[in-house]
Formats: sequence, C-alpha cells, structure tokens
Amino acid sequence: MRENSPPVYTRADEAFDCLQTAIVKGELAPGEKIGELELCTRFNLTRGPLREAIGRLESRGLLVRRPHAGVKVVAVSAAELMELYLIRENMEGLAARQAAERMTDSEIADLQATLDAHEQMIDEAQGQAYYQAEGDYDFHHRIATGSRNTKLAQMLLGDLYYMVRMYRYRLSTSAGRPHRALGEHRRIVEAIAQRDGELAEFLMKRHINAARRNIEKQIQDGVLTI
Amino acid sequence: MRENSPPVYTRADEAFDCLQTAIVKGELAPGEKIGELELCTRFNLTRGPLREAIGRLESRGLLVRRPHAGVKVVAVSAAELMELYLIRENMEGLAARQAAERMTDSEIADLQATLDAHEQMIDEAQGQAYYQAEGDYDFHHRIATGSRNTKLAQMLLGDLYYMVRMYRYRLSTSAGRPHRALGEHRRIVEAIAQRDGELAEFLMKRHINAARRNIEKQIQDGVLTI
DNA sequence: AATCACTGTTTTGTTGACAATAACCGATGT
DNA sequence: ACATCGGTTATTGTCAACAAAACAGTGATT
Repeated sequence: MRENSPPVYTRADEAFDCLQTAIVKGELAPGEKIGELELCTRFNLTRGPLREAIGRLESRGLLVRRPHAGVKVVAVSAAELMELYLIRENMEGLAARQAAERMTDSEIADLQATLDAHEQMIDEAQGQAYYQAEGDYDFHHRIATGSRNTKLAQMLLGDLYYMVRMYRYRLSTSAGRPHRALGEHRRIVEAIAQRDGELAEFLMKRHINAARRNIEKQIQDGVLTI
Repeated sequence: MRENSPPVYTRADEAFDCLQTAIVKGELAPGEKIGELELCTRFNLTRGPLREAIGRLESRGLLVRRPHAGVKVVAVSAAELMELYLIRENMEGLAARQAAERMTDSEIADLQATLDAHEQMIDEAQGQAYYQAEGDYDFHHRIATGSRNTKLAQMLLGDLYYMVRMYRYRLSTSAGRPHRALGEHRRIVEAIAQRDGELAEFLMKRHINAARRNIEKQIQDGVLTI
C-alpha cells in the first residue's frame, strides 16, 4: 500500500472539478436549479459519479439539496458574504501567524517574488480585475499552505475560498484597491520574513477587514448587487 | 417548491449518519481500512448510497480515499489535534462574540439552565467522562448556532467537532477539569448575557486554550496516547 | 372564481450487474 | 534466502435499468 498517490483521476473527481469550476466561474448561477441528467450530457458523465460529486459539493456548502426535489447552487446573501469575511479574518490571521513560524526561507523568497509579479500584473492589466483577483488568490493560497496546518489549509482552500471566489468572478470585488492591497500584502510578507507571527496575524486580519469593509461599502452604494 | 424540509431521510443520509457515528464512537478505528461491501452488510445498505456518504465524509476530512485502493478512517496525530484546537480557539472566539450580539434572551436563559444541568451531571456522575463531554459539547453547540453565522456554525458543527469528539470518545479528554471548565462556561455565558461580545470572545479563547494545554500536558505525561 | 383531488410526466433515489484496477501470492531466478 | 515477475483474486469504479417521489396540468366541486 504505497502512500503517495500518483495522479489517478476517477470519474467522480472529474465530475467534482467540472461542477466546482462551473459554479465558481458562474456558469451555474447561484440559486439555479440543476438537473442531474442535464449535467450528465453537459460534462459527459453518468449519474453515479455525478451524484458522488454532488454529495461532496453539498457537504462543502456549495450546493444545497432537497430530497427528491433537486439540487441548486447555493445563494449567499450580502450579509452571509460579510460573515464569510469575518471567518476569513480570524482563520487567515491564524494562518499568517503559523506561516511566520513555519514557512521555509525559500518559500518566503518565492512569495516575495510572486508579489513582484503581481505588481507587474496590476500595472500592465489595469482594471483587469480577473488577473488581480488571481494574484490575490495566489497570495492567500501560499500563506494558507505555508501555515503547515493541514486542517486550516483544508478549510480555507477547500471551503471558504471557493465561496469567496464564486462572487469574485462575478463581481470582481477585489477591484478598486489593487495597489493598496498589494502594499498590505508586502507588509504581511515582511512580518513573516522577520518571523514576527504576532504582527503577521495582526496585519492579515486588518487586511481582510479592509477588504470586507470595501465590499460592504460598495454594496451599500449600490455598486455591487448580490 | 416549499422551503422547509420535512424530515425526509434518504439511504445516503442514513449511510452518512451511520458512518459518522461509527467513526466518532471509535467503532471504526483511525487508520483502519474499511471495505465497501463489508460496510454494506453491516449497515444494510447498497453500495450506491454508501459511496455517496463516503464522498461526503471524505470531503469533510473524516475519511481519506486512495483511488482503487480503498478508504480508511483519518488518523490525526497529536500535533494535528493541537492544531485543531488552535483553529477552534479562533473560530469559537468569533462565535462567542457574535452570539453575545445575536442570541435571544430566551436562548441565553436556556443556556444558563443547561449549565445548571451540567453541574448536576458532574456532581452525580463523578468521573463519568462521557456525560461530561456531552454536556461540554452541548454548550459549545449552542454558542455556535447562537452566533447566527451559518457558515461558521456549519464549519464548527460539521467539521471540527466531529474530529474532536472522535478523540474525546476514545480518550475522554475533557475529564480532569470538569469543575474548572464549568466555571469558565459560566463566565462566558455571563459575558454573553451582558452583551459583551469582546469579553465573551476573550473568555472563550482562553477556555479553549486551557483545554488544549490540558490535553497537551496529558500527552506529554504519557497519560494520553494518540 | 378558487380550491382541491387526481393523473401523467419528469426527475430523483436505488439497485444489481459489469469492467477496470490494485493488492495478494506463488513461482522463478539470482 | 531474498527479490522480482506474473497470474489470480478480491475490491473498487462505472454503468444502465428499475422504483419511488415530487411537480404540473386538468377537471370537478364548493
């Protein structure tokens, strides 16, 4: 029984990926009711693996199912989106603290390099919110895994980010303050490089809090509609 | 399409519950490899629903699957258990803060009443760690739901608690400091009753931190083996 | 006119059979 | 004696047919 899993993909995994990306990219709109065999034809799958994938996604909160009635994509209200950010604030704060204690020097160097790349991306693709969001996602992804906290990374990367990204794709929420966000990223990485976990946690919490308030404001101003 | 779901149970739900409780109660030991049709005969199910349930549990991190090789119950190391408590510390702190802002007066009264019941349980069933653990679980459960933060409650109740309980059943970890824990519970509820979210968060974090250190110490002393 | 009941249709839930893959075990060679 | 290779077996992954439940449309009744 060897332990490292060679990249073996089963139909269920395929179904899972297809559905997840379709949801995140907005091809399946929130609240939309999805029929099983409609999806089967769309993704060239049979119902068995598809149902397995639906089960996983339901358990992750991206789908909601009502027995015998069907499955629909979860619809997150504005208030719930704000609460998602509250959760992120705390969990990513913890992740940043642990990352400061545990990331290797080379990982930190890599992280700093990606920030430079993000800066280029922002300068070149002005207003291309999509790429900015990807850069932002990359940053937070690296810190989550850098925490070396398996469950924490799993919860952040497996659950929360997909829900947040779902709305990012649609609303390009992170637009509007790219340079400021990048500066905040830089300061967080500085704290991590100095192995100052406490400061990294503080800065990360403040960073996500600022992002949340930014979205909140846009919603109140009617710029964003959820 | 009516919204409130009358308690409709499907075979997959049944399979999910059976498996989850079996794992939590330790009937399926961590690391144990489980065969599908073995489980089918054991729980009187067919493989379809069972596989669906396995998918859900895998997505929640209670099972790990290797394609074509089988499914086994997740084995959490001592270090990972400690990290679980770190996550709880932050998330339940947030839950306590939001609960202080959002629980109704009657919910708070109920919570206080349950604490009285817990006190009785501790006095009567001295050393009956099982019931003490159940009381503790009840307390944390109420606060998680009282936060009115859907995703937060889902993550706490759906993911974290089951992993922690898995080890509680086996190790009766919360034993040893029941009275002290009850006192901490009381102070948290007091803060909630006074609508002091900041204090409730602080006390909850300290409470879970204390529990974590208690277990850590027991592990180091060799009293607990994981 | 509105509501209720009934029936037909569609969709989901379930089952058992079939195919593919990895673990197991014995044989063979060094 | 040990390691490697190949066949066998058992288990997992996949599929397609069957059963059951909910939705929708029609008609009758109040």
